[in-house]
Amino acid sequence: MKRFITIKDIAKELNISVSTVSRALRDTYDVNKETRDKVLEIASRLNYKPNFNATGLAKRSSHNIAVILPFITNYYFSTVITGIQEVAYEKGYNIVLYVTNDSPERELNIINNLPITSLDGLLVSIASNSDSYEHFEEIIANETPIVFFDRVTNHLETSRVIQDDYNGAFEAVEHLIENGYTKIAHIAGPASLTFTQNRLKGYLAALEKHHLEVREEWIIHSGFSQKDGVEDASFLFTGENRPDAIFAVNDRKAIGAMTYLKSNGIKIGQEVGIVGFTNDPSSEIISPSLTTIAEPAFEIGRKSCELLLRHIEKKYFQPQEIVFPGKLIVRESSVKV
Amino acid sequence: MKRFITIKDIAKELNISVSTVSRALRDTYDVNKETRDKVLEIASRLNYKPNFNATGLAKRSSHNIAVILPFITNYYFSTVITGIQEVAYEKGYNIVLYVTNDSPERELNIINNLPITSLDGLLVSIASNSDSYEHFEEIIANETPIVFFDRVTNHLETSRVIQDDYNGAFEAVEHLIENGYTKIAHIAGPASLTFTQNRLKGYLAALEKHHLEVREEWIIHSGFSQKDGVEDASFLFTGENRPDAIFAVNDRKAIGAMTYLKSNGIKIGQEVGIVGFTNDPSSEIISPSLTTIAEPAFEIGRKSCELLLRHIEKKYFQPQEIVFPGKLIVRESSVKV
DNA sequence: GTGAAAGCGCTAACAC
DNA sequence: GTGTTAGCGCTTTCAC
Repeated sequence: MKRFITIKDIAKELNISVSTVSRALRDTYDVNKETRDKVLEIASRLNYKPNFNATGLAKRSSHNIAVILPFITNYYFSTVITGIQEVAYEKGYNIVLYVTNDSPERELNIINNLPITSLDGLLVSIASNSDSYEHFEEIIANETPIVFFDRVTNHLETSRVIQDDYNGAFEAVEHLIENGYTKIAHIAGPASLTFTQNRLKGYLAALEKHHLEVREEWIIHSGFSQKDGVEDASFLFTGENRPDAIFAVNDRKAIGAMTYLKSNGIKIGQEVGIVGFTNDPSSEIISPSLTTIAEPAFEIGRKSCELLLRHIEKKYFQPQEIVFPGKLIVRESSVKV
Repeated sequence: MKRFITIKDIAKELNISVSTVSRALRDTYDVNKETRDKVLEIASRLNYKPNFNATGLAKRSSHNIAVILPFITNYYFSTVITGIQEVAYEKGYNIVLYVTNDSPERELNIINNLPITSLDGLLVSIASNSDSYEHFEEIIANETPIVFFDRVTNHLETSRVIQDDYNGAFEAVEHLIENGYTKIAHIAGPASLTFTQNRLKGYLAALEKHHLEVREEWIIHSGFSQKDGVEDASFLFTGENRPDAIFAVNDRKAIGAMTYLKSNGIKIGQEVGIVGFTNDPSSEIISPSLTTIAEPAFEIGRKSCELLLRHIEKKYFQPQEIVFPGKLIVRESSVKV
């Protein structure tokens, strides 16, 4: 069984008590500089590593935070995590990662089996179609703070960090209108997610502002994948009354729609305008390049983590909602040449 | 300060000793079925959550494994992590995530500050240009097993999991040759990484087999980014003696090269053949689509984690090297129409 | 089959 | 400024 150097070893070496060693190591004020220096010297010579299980037990806190999200294999989420990791690392916190695969059952299971006693807080982006929040309520009741990001819920009194989905969508659609498109469809995400709803609202508001008709059959709710984009586009472009533009809830769906249109000989930009959401690197790679709303994913990660640490460190810190603006990036897919 | 239900609470409730509760909870053989059932019932009724800091302290083990890698914002690594996470989750282990940003200094810093006493093992993919391995040796000396994946080192006696870089590269280059390209350049990664070296060797072997000349100036070592791909291509295509094909160390660089060629009016496939490595989703999105060697990233993640758990659970498990074959995926970028 | 007690490594009163 | 001691929640001998 492996054994590491403990403060007891240091104490014995120096013939002082463990509490002094403990104090010296944590740089508490009331310890003689000389003894502290000696302790520090021995500690590094012996290559002392603190045992965080013990610290956690004694202080009833670890320096761990859980990050729970649907996927990590896409640009947005992987960038958010990088942001989270960045501030966690600076502040000496560890990230414990859980991925739900966007399944509510797995999310529930993860939450119920969380090593909650060794977690100082949670950062979560909920799964689609998860309509119950009791499992989160229970966590909160145990005084473990949660900060939601991106896929948030309004049912819970917690901090949340999101991009401005409503205005981003509004701007995207208005951009299409200004470029001469009038029959604009929206291929949306699962109806249950707040951010899908907000993007839909932004879409509707832009249509309304410009007195364009809203057609039920031009609003399609499905999943977030490229394949969903293909299917949604195929649905839109097989019947009568075809749209002349598509606002997609994200870039992957937009790209799916584009591949469908391209393989059916429909000229993107010229005949049908497309705007996505995210600014996934693929949106620049595809041709024609894809107009999109850029999300500050890295900043969202950073901010979420900062907020969570604030909650962890200050018990009565008031929940906040932070909204980051998106940014329209005009490329080829939304302009008639 | 938050407080959870402990085994003491359960013991008191049932008027039995904590040790019995502990045994019942862990389903140890020598406990009466009746009492065990009662314990289990109360535990779930009181919503008991084990304190892993305490378990870890007592058993000198946590159920945490650290994953240390350069980035998570690309297809390959994010998919590997998903695979790791998959088996870790099945087996009840937590993933503690560290990202080095491919900086050797940060890698060193992370390793030196690891909560090593509460880590059962490490899964690592090393940073480019990290030429010292002492920090890993120290970990291993402390009997904490490490499994390397993708970016591995041969200097250490540990298990490792990689794709077949040599044969993948060989196949890629041979495919170009079979399609009529004869002046094949290689835009490589940092020379210090083993897998870069292996792909280079595969490239050279294929040239040799087909009696094609090796030109020093057609082999460029730089970074892994799309931008590096652009620069490398611009270098290759500004002098005299331009190649008629490029084998790129990964898809991102291949894509960078393609954007350079496209914006310079050079016809990909027809005039210059390109093959990448990874099978990043972007390789299908770009047009012309990119021929590449697919890597089983998810499987590599799964296998690495399985191996690590084996090492954790069986102290004398012999280090293994697992090599996964790649698979040539022929698309448009490497065929003359 | 069950209980008492010691101990994992550290922190935090409380003394002095 | 430093030492003594109890205790964090759990596991594990060792008795019985």
